[in-house]
Amino acid sequence: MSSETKKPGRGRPKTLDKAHVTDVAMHAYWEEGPTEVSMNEICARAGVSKPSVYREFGNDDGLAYAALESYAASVLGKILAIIADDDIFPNKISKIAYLSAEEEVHENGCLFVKMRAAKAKMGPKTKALIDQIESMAIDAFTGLLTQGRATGEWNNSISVELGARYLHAQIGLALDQRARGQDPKALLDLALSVLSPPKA
Amino acid sequence: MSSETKKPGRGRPKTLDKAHVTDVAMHAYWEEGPTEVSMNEICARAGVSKPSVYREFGNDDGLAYAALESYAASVLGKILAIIADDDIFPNKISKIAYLSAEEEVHENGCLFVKMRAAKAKMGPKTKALIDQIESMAIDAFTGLLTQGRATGEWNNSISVELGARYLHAQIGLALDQRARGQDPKALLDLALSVLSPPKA
DNA sequence: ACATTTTTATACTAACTGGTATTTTAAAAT
DNA sequence: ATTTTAAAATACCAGTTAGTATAAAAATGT
Repeated sequence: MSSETKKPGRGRPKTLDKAHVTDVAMHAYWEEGPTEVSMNEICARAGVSKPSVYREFGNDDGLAYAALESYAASVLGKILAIIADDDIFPNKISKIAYLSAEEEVHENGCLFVKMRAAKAKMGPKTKALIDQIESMAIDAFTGLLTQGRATGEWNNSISVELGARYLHAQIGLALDQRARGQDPKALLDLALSVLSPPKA
Repeated sequence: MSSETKKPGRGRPKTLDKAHVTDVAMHAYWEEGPTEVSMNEICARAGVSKPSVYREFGNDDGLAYAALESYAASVLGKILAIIADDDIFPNKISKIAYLSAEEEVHENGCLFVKMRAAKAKMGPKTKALIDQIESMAIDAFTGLLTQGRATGEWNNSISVELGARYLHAQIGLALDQRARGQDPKALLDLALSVLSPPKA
């Protein structure tokens, strides 16, 4: 909606590519851990000066916020797309499980899960965004299960609210395990089996 | 086995209480996170000088190692005691779940889980101890499930190896949730329900 | 040409980190 | 009493962190 482009005014033209810096930061935090990479390091890797980064992002909190925001847009977008997809309920669950447990994009885990784990060290803006993404994810899973219940595809004794929290927790666990170099597939399948309706 | 007491020789008598320092470090790491408390801070809180701590523990790795070792001895001991207990299989599972999900001793989570999450920032000795405790835990759960299978109390299609890893992962998840201020009880119950034998 | 505006690059700060060299102190052995 | 041993306290070190003051550069407006 809002454009980043500001009609090029008087001063020296800007060479700093904000999206590029955000991307460098996002990948650094994602692959190496959000507390493992300093501002100095990000600036060096992005090939930009430190004052430029501070002008654009304010402080480390602002940069972490931008990185997480950018991450969430793409990853949460994929989950929402699966939910909105026209497919049967169990396939949607499988697709979400596959996305987190097997897709190579999550080979090193999930930036959100890592930032949540390091929440104590994050700044206030980033903390708030973590909470916001958390509830958006829960909402997404709640929507999925509400769908399933409405269509009768998900009929068991588990409440939608508990199911959504469970799904969220198990996917987070799988992503955490991937970050530790484990293969979470079998464990996640087992965990999600409790959401399956009885064989009836 | 080995005694820490060394016949008091010639020099100035030692006033530093190694067990006390270890305890201060353990609780600091446990409650605030192993990367949140510096050596300076530990020394100040324990009321001892920095060189004394470095003489006793070598470096930060040594102190973290001692803290985790002390923690594991007490907590893993409890789990092993439950397993060795004379009780029926499902009760043992319940007791272990209760220990991690409800006992107030784990109100702030589990030092092992937190150190494992911060493994990248730990020194080599502590890293090795984390791995060692991890496999000891898996072994303990494997033993429990092997028991259950042998007595026929745990008869389902899940392999002992997968079940042990699952139990370990779910308990770790519950402890992680507690560290984040959540109540994991309902989620853990749901997760562990897949280990229950069919109603038959 | 020259002033103005904005961004860039360099160099710096203050606080904190893990770790240590040095001096002081307290005991035992002679 | 004096020497010896070991521990303790103080003060220090080099490196890193987030963040910034200052100056140089590159554009536009007049």
